[in-house]
Amino acid sequence: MRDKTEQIIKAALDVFIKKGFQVATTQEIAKEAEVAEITLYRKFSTKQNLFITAVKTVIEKQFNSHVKKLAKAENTEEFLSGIIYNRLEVLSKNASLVKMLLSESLMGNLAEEINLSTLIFSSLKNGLDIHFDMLNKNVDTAFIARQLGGIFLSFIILPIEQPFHELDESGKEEVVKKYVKSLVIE
Amino acid sequence: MRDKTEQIIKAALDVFIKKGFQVATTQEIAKEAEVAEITLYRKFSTKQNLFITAVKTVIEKQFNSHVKKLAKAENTEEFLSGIIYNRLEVLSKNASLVKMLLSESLMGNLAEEINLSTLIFSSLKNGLDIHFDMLNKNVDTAFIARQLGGIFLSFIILPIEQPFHELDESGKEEVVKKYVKSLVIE
Amino acid sequence: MRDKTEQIIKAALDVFIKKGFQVATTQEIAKEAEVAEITLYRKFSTKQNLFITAVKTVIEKQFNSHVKKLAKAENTEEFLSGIIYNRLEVLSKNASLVKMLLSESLMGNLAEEINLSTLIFSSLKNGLDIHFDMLNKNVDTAFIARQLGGIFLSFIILPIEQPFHELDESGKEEVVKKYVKSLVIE
Amino acid sequence: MRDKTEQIIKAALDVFIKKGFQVATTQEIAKEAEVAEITLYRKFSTKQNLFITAVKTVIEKQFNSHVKKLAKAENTEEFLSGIIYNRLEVLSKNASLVKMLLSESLMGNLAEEINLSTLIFSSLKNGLDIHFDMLNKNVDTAFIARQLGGIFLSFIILPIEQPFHELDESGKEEVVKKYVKSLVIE
DNA sequence: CATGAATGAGCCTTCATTCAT
DNA sequence: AATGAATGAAGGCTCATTCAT
Repeated sequence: MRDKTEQIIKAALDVFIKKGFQVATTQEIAKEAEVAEITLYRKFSTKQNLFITAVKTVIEKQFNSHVKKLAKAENTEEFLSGIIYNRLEVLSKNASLVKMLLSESLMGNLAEEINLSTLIFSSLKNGLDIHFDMLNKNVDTAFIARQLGGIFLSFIILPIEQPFHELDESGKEEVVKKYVKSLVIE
Repeated sequence: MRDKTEQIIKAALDVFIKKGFQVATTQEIAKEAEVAEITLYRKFSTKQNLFITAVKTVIEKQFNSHVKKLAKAENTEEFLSGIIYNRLEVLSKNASLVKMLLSESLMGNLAEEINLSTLIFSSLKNGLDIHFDMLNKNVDTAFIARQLGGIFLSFIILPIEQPFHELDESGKEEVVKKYVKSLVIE
Repeated sequence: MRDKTEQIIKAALDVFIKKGFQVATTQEIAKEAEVAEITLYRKFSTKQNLFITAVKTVIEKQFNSHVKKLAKAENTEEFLSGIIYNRLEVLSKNASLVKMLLSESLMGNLAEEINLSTLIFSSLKNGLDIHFDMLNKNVDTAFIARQLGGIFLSFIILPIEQPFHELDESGKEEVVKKYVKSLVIE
Repeated sequence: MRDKTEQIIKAALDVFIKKGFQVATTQEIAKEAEVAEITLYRKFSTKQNLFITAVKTVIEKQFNSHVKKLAKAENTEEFLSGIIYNRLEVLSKNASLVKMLLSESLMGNLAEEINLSTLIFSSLKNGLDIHFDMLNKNVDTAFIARQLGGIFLSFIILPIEQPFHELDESGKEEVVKKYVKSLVIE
């Protein structure tokens, strides 16, 4: 049955997010999944692999970036608004997971394929390159990508009154507008 | 002897920075400090406490913020340049430690007193409040503090070609200028 | 199908010979036999039993002793040459299996029916008794059986330049002659 | 205290001899040594290493070969009697250990330094070479070493009525004499 | 003040075996 | 007859922490 596999992945995410990779134990995951510990191993062979599989599942489902699609907008401001809005929404909704991944990534425990900070930065840079190439504009995209990255990180890491995705629509728009204005594009 | 205590703190920092709190072992620290394991406990009673003590030592020595002093500058731009320059310099120089602390902080393993992200954010907000109060200007300091925080985080977390503190003077100034310009102060 | 059963026995022998009883796993055997693990159990009910069955199959096929037939030779020297030649040939050809069985036997893990050292010793003693009874000679057959056993064991266990069965005919005969000469029959 | 270390080694030998390396568990050893399991690991770092250390201890104490000393005897028969007598005595006294080592060795689980069969064979060959060199006799020492090896192995492996070391002095001498006579030295 | 020696608890992983299909 | 999926039990190994000296 697909069922148990999904139970395990779900439980694994729960526990990994709550405790991080090192501190989480396969025992706890198994218990939370209501499965014998060995079943984890029959299915995922190692804790490491279970972690990667579980995380990739979410990343692919949630973070599948629309940056490239947005990049085709002719209007730069619209494009940037789109990115900021969309990314803040996704990151904000998955805050716990993101924090955990960032945490592991900062200690160098993550393979490239699930290293969020790299993923985010390069997909941003990529989208920006596409956009400004299209417009034949010569812009320091690395710098803007860094600015955008900084904005996102500040929302994840710094103390915050209300998560972005819980703001009402006008609140969100106001925030986004403010940040778009701050991006330095000469 | 003051000596042993310092050896231990030094070794502890080394190991904690390299591995993070959870993964670091008192065994390794003791070995690196060339001290019996129990000596750690006689002096610091617990791993947790050794960690906090060691980290505080560095934070106090290195991060002792000049924000408040800078805040008294009459010229806002000068003030902000000062902050950015100074913080990027310090963070960049202590990148490994900062990454580790951020990592632990993201998993909620850090007491308030050494929680870097909180520390940074509030000291920034604080300085900004003082400055703009002095100028009798009504400004959304939380937003600016968040912007500044984002800038700093982007330098710590995102992939970077050359650490800030290794740039030459004109390089640093250029970066700082660009970021000051990006701060949205209506 | 007879087929699967044979596949399993073959694979089991392979794995048991390579790893010994304890270290071999039913998982590996099943994999090598290209069969589901449970099929082993349906057919042989336990690992132990699979082992015994597989080993017996080979022993019966390969080791079926001609000692008794040889024992009827009138000429003692010819008889002994026959035994030595034949046993060295068989043991040498099945060296891996023999080593494994001996290994298990030494730890007392083997039932009588597949305990090689006992099997060999008693069939030797038996043949010798028959032979010397026939000749009405009173000889210490236990001692000779032990001597013969020692010869065989030395070929299996001690480091050797070339296995007996790979020698050319004259080489083999020379070896056999030497050993026959060494047997103490007063 | 040297005490616990010795307790552990003793218990380890007990258990390893009774069960063999693979089947023996560190848990059982620890229990038998009345020591926490981790203490084994603090002292010997790994099961493997505990095994080697324990075995070496006995081998060095018990098997320390006098072959070389005996080799200097001018009389070949005396020399061979000496070897046979001495080795049968030692092997017989340590039968359990020897069986276990042989068992492991047959499955290729033993490092050179504790591989009994190799050890015995080469020390025999060595002694024989020294002896016959001294006498300026050209003899096939490899063959004799193999014969001797066979004798010893037959005593260890084949079923036996009374262990050599439990025979009375005249019984022992008779056995030894018979075997010496069987050695083929042209 | 400093330490060598010891541990209870727990982790990741594996194995022979069984059940429902 | 054959199997995919699951497990209780156990194994090697490690960790933060504590006595007795």
